Amino acid sequence: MIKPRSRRGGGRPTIADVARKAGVGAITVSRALREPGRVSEDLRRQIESAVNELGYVPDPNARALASARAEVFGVLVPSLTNNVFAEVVRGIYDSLSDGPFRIQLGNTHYSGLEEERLLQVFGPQRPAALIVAGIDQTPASRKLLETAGCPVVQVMETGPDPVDMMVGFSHFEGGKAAAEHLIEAGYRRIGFIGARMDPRSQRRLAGYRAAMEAAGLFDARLTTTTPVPSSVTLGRELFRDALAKVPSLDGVFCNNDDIALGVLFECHRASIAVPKTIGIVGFNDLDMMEVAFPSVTSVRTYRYEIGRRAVAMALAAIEGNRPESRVVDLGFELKRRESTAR
Amino acid sequence: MIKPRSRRGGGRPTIADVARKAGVGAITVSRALREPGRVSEDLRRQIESAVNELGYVPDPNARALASARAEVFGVLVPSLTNNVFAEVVRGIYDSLSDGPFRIQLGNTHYSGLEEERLLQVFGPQRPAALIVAGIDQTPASRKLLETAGCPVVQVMETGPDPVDMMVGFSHFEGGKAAAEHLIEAGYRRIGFIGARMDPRSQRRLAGYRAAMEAAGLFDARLTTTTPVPSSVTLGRELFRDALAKVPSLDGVFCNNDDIALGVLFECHRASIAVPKTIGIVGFNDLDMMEVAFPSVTSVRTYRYEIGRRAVAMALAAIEGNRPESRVVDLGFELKRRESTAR
DNA sequence: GCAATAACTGGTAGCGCTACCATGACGTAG
DNA sequence: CTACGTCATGGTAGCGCTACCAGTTATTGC
Repeated sequence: MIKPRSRRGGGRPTIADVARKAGVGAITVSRALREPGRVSEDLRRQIESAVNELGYVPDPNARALASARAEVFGVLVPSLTNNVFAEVVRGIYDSLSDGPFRIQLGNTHYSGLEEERLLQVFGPQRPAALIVAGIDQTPASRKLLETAGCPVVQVMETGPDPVDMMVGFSHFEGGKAAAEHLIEAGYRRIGFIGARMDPRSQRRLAGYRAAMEAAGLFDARLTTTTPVPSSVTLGRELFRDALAKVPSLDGVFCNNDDIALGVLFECHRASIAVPKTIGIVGFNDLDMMEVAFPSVTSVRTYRYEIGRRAVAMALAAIEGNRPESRVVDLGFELKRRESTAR
Repeated sequence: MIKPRSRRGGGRPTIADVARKAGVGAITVSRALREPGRVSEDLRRQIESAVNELGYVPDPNARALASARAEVFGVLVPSLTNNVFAEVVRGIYDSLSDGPFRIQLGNTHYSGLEEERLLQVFGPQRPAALIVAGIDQTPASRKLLETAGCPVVQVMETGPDPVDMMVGFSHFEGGKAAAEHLIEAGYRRIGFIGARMDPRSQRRLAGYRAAMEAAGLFDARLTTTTPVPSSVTLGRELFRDALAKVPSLDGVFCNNDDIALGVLFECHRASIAVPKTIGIVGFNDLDMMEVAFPSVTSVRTYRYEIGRRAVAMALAAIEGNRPESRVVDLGFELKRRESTAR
């Protein structure tokens, strides 16, 4: 009698089937797949052809269970639709697509508690590495990261105290550079407009404030913010509010490009001359800022590259060679364009 | 002697630990967690407190292995940064976040081969459901989907021949409605501008063509497309090309809103009056289209809702009650705005 | 009051894979 | 020619969990 197909497994070939077909032990098949160098040329070829013939694909669940290590990268981002994080995620996917690693993506919705919950869920999966956005984890989350037993990369920001590794840039410096540029260009009543105001936005605001204070131009009424999620529509609303509050406004540093675009459109609609009457600076430098009319000055950030670098660092750490410097600052670049060319 | 901590497991509590602490059998703990109704009130409480005390979280890998069924939704989309798919994915995540299901996201990069590869990788994981974008799978992919042994939902489009279930809308009708609107508004030399030209774009183009032919206005030179990925910048370039080719152009239906935005900005830059000289229609109706100046007519699509509905249908199918109609058309809505208000 | 049924609970045997150790066949050095 | 390493291979014993079946105790019907 032939093996009566276990009631459970849906009939997929297992490592035992491959081993039988190739006339070797199961463990040798396992090795041939994971460490080809440790199996003789001969057997390797035999095994390879058996694998192809049967269409064998290893079961990642069984693998993870047996080796107490899943080939999974856990990735936590605060938003899936925010273009900025989407690009980071894309960088991560692109860097991981040709290796054995899968990606477990979690959406924290900008909530520390949700981040904690997700970390708790990721833990038992024994991920090979964790990539998390930001540096403002709750103490509980931080502990979970520290005891995760795998490389951890915090992305999008830099800070003095990495859990393990970091790739990003200084939002404070970015905000400062934006404000300084407006000041240099001759603007004086420069507003800050920001939505969502997550920790990264707060630091951009702090950078703006530092620059404004240094120039003796700071005025609390120039700042217009809201915790509401950012959008182009909201950019328009906030700009209207700001203008109502301070009619003498002659420049705005927008917390991100969506806001900046809303401001730009409102200027068109209200026939406010840009850059003559109002100067506009955005943040992140989305593709469209260069194409806009007038083109919009923005702080270019390297989101995709951050994703790629995070993976590279994690991969290196898995291999046992952690980079000598645990914090990588990819910087930013202020792109000067028409919207501030006075 | 105390249990000498297995060399492998990293010291996390297992179901056996919980069972011991609660003074019950392991299988009862398993049941209490999965089907609380089948365990007596008493034991359930005991088990619950043991779980909390130990901080026990079940190992999803072991679960998947033992039950031959992972609590994973496989999701395949062609792009991670395209706002449209990002919204679908967000709908999926939001609908799944409070259940036990994880999400395995795959990026096909608009490639049928890559889709096949990813499906092959997903298979051995035995996902609880699969959600894939589009209806143009390769024969091999289709077979993989049919034999996946789990509910399958094709999203973003509707068609006559679902693998299992479908949620989306007709891109052909969307394109047709857009073109008809321009014709009605009095435009005559209406161009089609499209990038990437994936199957969905092709169908929008076909809809445009049908409307134009019906009105006796079709002219092949009015169509400007490229396989290059879409962007606002590209919208500008293509519009310039289109105008060079057909100087009498008086309207454009853009394959998506990014392109439309590029066109709008170029009109500003070249001082072409919108909607007077040129009418513009976009596709998808991103948030910013309403805020733009002039606001841009666009075909509103319900991406987020598609994601949610796909999950709802898959979940229902898992429970055993497939919806009576396997294809759900969520439709679209043409949002008439200033850019075509002649 | 007794069999029949339902409602709980637990033991056993894997799921498919890999860590660990054992084995045997070769060199290679002394 | 023995002792000892090195290399290639395989056997065994789990990883943590759940399907399946077998008990055990209430509960019900007649």
